[in-house]
Amino acid sequence: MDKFELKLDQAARAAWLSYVGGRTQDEIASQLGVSRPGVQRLLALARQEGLVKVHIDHPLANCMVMSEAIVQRFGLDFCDVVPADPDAGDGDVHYLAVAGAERLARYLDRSDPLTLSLGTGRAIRAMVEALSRIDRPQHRFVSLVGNVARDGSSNRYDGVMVLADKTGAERFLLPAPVVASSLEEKQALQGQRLFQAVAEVARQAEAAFVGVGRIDRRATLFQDHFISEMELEELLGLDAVGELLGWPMNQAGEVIDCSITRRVTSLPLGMLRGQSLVALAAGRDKGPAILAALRGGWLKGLVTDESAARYITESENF
Amino acid sequence: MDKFELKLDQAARAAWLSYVGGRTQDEIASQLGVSRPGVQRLLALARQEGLVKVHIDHPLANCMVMSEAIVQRFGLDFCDVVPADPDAGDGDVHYLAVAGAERLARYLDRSDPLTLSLGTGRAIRAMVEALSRIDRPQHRFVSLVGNVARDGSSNRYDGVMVLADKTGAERFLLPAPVVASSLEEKQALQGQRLFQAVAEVARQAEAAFVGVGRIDRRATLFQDHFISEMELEELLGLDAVGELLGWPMNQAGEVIDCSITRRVTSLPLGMLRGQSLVALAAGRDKGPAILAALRGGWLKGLVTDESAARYITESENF
DNA sequence: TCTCTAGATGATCAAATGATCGACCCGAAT
DNA sequence: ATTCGGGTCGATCATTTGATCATCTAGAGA
Repeated sequence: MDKFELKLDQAARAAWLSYVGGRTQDEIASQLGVSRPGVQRLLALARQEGLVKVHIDHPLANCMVMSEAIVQRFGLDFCDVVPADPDAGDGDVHYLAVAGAERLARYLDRSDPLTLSLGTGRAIRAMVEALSRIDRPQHRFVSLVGNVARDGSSNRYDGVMVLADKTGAERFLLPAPVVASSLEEKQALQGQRLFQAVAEVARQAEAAFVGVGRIDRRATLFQDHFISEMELEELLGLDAVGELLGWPMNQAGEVIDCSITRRVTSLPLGMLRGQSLVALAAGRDKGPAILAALRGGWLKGLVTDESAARYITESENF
Repeated sequence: MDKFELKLDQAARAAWLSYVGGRTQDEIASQLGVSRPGVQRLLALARQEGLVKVHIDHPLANCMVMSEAIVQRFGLDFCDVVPADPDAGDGDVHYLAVAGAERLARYLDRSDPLTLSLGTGRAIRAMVEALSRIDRPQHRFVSLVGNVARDGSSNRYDGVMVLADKTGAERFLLPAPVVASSLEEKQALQGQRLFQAVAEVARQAEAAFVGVGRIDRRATLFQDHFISEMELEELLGLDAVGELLGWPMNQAGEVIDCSITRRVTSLPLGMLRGQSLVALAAGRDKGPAILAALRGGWLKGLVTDESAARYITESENF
């Protein structure tokens, strides 16, 4: 197959002239003495044979690679990976917040009425704070998670209030703790007209922005007293690795059925199947939790950072 | 200028999606949430800032770089650089011959009558031999250099005969030695009607394919007995480094005026100014001679190899 | 507060590119 | 010698890309 070698030689020449030299295919055609479609074919060959290596010389290049891989593997609509900020401290979610805010703004820009639902968490809160003020009185925002802790205090991280303030939109808060103290309390809460009304609005939401929670001693769920230490131990015993809206999941992303699950008041994940569920979560520590959410197939979009993305791509053997 | 950093980030993203991901600008636009012209600008920025590195993974890549540099530096119409063949021996001109033959074929393909002139040398001979047979009776080929040695033998490397045979074209040979033994002999030769007729045909040629000769003990001019040892010494004393059609040149490419020059019967180089003078020469040893021809501005095209091209690009500080 | 300027933005069009399709050529088998 | 199949080549068209220009916005200065 000496013929093939010659073709490759010429393909390399064409590729060089095109990609490095920046010539048009017409110029290359006359320089190489072939027709324009011929150059076309040579370039296709060069790419196909891997003669052309493109490298993007920017920290984001890695992020894009992982983003692409994650989108493909888990069938997402998008995955934004923000670079790891070397200056940032441990809990810094600024980059993540900005990236999330951009996604959020894409929805808000629309002029026709829109219903969006929000979860809780530092990331969600930071996202809405990173958003610039924009007048959108036609929109509606609704919380997917109760914003009252077991001790009666309000959830510090609820984003709906801030977002509605910034946009002048309507707000719907879920008047409940994330986890009821008993099955009866949960049923009583869910029986309230107000609760049902809010749930109905959430059902109509087009997209949902949620955080992803870890299940360990540093879990927000535990630190904010939504669950007790004993309950945490129970979850850990059942191999819970993360939670979405308070619903604990195992490694495979299946919601764990246990005493706590039965008392969670958040809207069921299945309800969001038809919506665009977008998760915001960053940091290698959150990796297992994010991966679980992905494996469960719950997510349509993900905004994360380089270290979490690396954990994910390294765990799933791509 | 934090604004600029953000732009660059996005430019990197766009570049990645475009060059690595192979998306269209429309897809990138919707993914990044900017307009299509916006993506355009981002990509332009990415290229301008050198974020995009393209590497052609083929031995020819180097050649193309040098080719480009030589074309630019010496204002050529083209410069083909063939890769150094690791298998090839010292005097192997096969690649060179094939590359030259391709250039030659580009001329021959034409259906309207064409007059081409040829110099001598191994490379020229190999070129016409590498050419595939093609019927072109309408063309005319003429030699620019006498094909008779001082001892009366015919020049082994004359290409016109072979070429005319292969194409069925008319042939015009210069009935003279390259270097006449005296000024009188030269004038006598040039006075011949036959000589003048051939010269006139050469004058009408559209392009000329010539070799480049070294001036040293291994010079073809000397080894084929066109000049004597004493004459060689004289040329070396005058800093001759190469020759075109028997005309010796110094490093700057100026034709050296000396006793030998005055007896050279080849057609004067100046006559070829309006034509496309294409030189074929390869090998690092020929570097100085080729460089001289280039510096003299005699050439419109060059077919050479990697080692000679390297010598040239390294000598001229690009 | 108004106006001016510089830069960004999006509509529009020309150029370049990729892809399809029919024509053609060469080699092989009958 | 002829015909068939595989592969290549170039004309043509739809898509994509690059560039220009008018418009708009933000910010500075009067």
